[in-house]
Amino acid sequence: MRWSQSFLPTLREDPADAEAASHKLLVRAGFVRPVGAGIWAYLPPAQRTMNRITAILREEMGRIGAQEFYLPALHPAEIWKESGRWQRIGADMFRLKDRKGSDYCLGMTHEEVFTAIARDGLSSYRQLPQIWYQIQVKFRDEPRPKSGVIRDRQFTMKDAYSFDVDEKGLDRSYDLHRQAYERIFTRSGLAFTMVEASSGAMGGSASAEFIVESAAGEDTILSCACGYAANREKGRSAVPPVQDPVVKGAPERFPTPGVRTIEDLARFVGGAPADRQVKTLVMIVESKPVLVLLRGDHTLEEEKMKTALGTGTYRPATPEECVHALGAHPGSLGAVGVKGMAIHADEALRGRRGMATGANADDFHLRGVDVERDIAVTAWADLRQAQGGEPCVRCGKPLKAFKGIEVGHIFKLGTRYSESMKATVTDAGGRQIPIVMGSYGIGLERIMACAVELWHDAKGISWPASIAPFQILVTSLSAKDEGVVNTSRAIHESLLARGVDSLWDDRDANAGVKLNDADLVGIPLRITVGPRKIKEGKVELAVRRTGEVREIPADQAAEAALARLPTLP
RNA sequence: CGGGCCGUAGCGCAGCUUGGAUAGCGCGCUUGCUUGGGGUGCAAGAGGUCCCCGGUUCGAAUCCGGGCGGCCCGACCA
Repeated sequence: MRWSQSFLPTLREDPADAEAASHKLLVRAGFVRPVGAGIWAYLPPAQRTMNRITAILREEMGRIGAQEFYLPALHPAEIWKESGRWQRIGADMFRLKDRKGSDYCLGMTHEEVFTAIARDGLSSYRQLPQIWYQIQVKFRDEPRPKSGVIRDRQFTMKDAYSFDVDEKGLDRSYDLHRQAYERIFTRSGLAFTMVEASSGAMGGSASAEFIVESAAGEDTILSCACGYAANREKGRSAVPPVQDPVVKGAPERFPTPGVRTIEDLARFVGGAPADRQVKTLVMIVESKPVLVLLRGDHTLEEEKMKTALGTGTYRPATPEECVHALGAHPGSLGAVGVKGMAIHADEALRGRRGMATGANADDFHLRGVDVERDIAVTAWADLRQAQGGEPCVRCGKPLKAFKGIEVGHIFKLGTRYSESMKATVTDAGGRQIPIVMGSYGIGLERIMACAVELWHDAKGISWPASIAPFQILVTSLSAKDEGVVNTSRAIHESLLARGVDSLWDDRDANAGVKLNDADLVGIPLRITVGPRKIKEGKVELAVRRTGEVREIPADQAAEAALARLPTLP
């Protein structure tokens, strides 16, 4: 491809509204353009990269025996009503009506359609296992699209579904996907962490996310050198024991004028350090107050609380509701002596004594509280949010906390869809059994964006060789010098003849412009043909990622570049 | 959904507070010359529903009301 004939609209300046590096650079380097909020056009270079990602996906899915489908994006509401998700999923789904007024939606995923096909097409255990997948567009009406292509409303997903006779089969299919995913992301040039995740609304027994570390990420991950890694919503850490003073007798009530926060009480003479306080939160669940207790210096993890409460429908109580429930305003609340109210306590409070907490009277606190003796805890649970730097639960070393982007997710679904949609097979004993399913997704645009997040510098993108839009860029520093033009053309054509994706920058532009564009677009290998060196019959071979530059005879350039390709990062 | 901000040429912005005549600037684009190893220089040009609708006014990019679109933070999130 000749640059002069290509649509490769690079921009000199960053788009004003971009924040994430991948957002800025993919726009500037001419890969993508916004069409609407969370709706993107992929220009030719992006399409090339997407195609290369697709090729990797097909190879690796094929390797685990998966078969490719292509399903519709437009779904009749009926199948989503069968699975129950028509009701359960809220505004995240695009819904529409046809001319007759029937309900449809644009697919967010394809459990329903694949399960419907499995129901009609699979009837015997002897047909299992099956792994089916597709690479297809997905729609999600994100409340807040952001970060360019990382979080958009229309995106491309490789979604796969496994169908097995039993849990053991599912374990095998799940493991195959885990291996395939590791190969896919590694081949795509991504460094990733696999973390255990909550199965969320999907149900099912196990799930894992593949996370790429990035400042533009939306998830916080806790990981340890020993291999432990978890999403912060689920992550745990070891809490070093706190030495409590020996206190005899009942809790003592004492005046604490003006004390409203944990820090206030920690500073207050006669108070207690944060790790010897009990923090009392009041939540309203089904219009009833529920108490949630944490150590003073700990933070609530709402995902864990949802599990503990058994519902995601709750809200913090208003100050008035606190007064009504406990007789004091926030800042003086406590659970000592509270009866007839659900009290959820964090595990870190177990066995603690001599603690300080609110006395349920404004400007009064209690000290000498023995949590298990003085508080009628109705349920103990892990409720606290683990923090970076705290000791790993497995090995005790400090946990690392980092932001990451989810590029893939694998789920053990079990029979959630097959039961609701009646997808069964006959087992060896002649009984109808629900198919045991798994589902596995990868966001293609996220692979592209993560590669940019991971591999860029001040000058631009530095694509992993495996997913670069072109493999080699031949830059003519002059469009007038015949030696330069002829040599460039010869090298470019020789590369094409050898099946290499070569881009020839033949534009009649200033050398600086072309070199800067080269660095911006980020093709991994560049052959630079300039009027000075060409007089000695030489050209340059430059590696974008490392900055390494080598002079080579022009007539050996194609050969040398070809040899260098497989060694690129 | 809560909070903040923004819509003026392809991109990035100024002008708006205090209404006024051909709406500016940089980049990009076109033509010619120049330069040719890191966004070269000179000259001439093209390009605008100032987001939309309504109002105030002799007069609106500017003031007022409504709407639409977009961004950022948070909430949310297979």
